[in-house]
Amino acid sequence: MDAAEIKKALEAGGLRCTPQRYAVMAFLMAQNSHPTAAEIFAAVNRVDPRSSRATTYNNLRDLVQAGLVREVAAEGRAARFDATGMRHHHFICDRCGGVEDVEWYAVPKPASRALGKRVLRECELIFRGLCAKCAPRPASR
Amino acid sequence: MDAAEIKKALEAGGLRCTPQRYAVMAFLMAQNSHPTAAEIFAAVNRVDPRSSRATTYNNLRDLVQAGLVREVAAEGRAARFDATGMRHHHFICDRCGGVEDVEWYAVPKPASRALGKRVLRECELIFRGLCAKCAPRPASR
DNA sequence: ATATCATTTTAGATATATTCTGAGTATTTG
DNA sequence: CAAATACTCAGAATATATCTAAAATGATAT
Repeated sequence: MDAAEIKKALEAGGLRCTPQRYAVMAFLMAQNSHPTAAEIFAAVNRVDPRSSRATTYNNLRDLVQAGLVREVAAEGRAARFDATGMRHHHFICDRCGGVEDVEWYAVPKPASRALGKRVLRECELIFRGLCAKCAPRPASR
Repeated sequence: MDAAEIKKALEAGGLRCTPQRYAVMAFLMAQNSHPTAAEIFAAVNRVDPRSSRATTYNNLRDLVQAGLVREVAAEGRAARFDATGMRHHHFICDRCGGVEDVEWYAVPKPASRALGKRVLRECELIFRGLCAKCAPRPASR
């Protein structure tokens, strides 16, 4: 996705393409990790120090609402984000807490009985265990 | 699980069965929702006001480490907990943020190629959408 | 282009969640 | 019992996220 496409995607979501918003989106798309809001804030301001914390949070919220960004379900304290687009599951390391992507594959849906009146939008797998870095050594944190 | 079993489970995890720790564990087991640390703190102190916040957090950490309690991966601000034991998946409401259980069913594991050197311990599904309460009305938050 | 209006940004204050500190208490061990 | 260890406590400190009110920006209609 290039600049023009980002702009279109933003506007399709009913959002103006402001420099601050664009910067957040572009950073997330360039990233294959899952930055926290604080990291995004820092990264955006490193390039062109022009976004306040509130704006970063506002834009993240707006982008999530517009479906362009996903808030990753990780139980650590700080929320983590990634640009939607490529679907993937998530692997969370028991030891270091790192979040990594796992190649997407389809997952069977639950019995409609189990869902009841709920309306299902998407489902995602969370794997837990030890990441490649933490796996070999059984050691301390 | 009755009192004696809780005591055993705690000790098997290398933890003493203190009144505060027991209270946290017993409360979580009696619960089929997913309380936040603040709710657990309040509940424990409602019965017998004897646990400080720090102790509640410490005990939750210890219980998670011992594998008796699970920290639910929900992206809201406050961490949520449940007693392990019955396996289940989780449904998170887009609108109200509520976390509900979905009946457990086995999920296919990823290709070992996709996992690489990682060591898999467990995997869990996260469903997103609208809960029964939020589903009918398309309205505001 | 000028007025108007909604959207967005900002700095800092505030709210919320979690962890830390250092001292005290209980429990186990030798 | 004495000593070591585990645990708890209240409150302070930190981390994370949201709110506020004013100013800036961009869009739309004259």
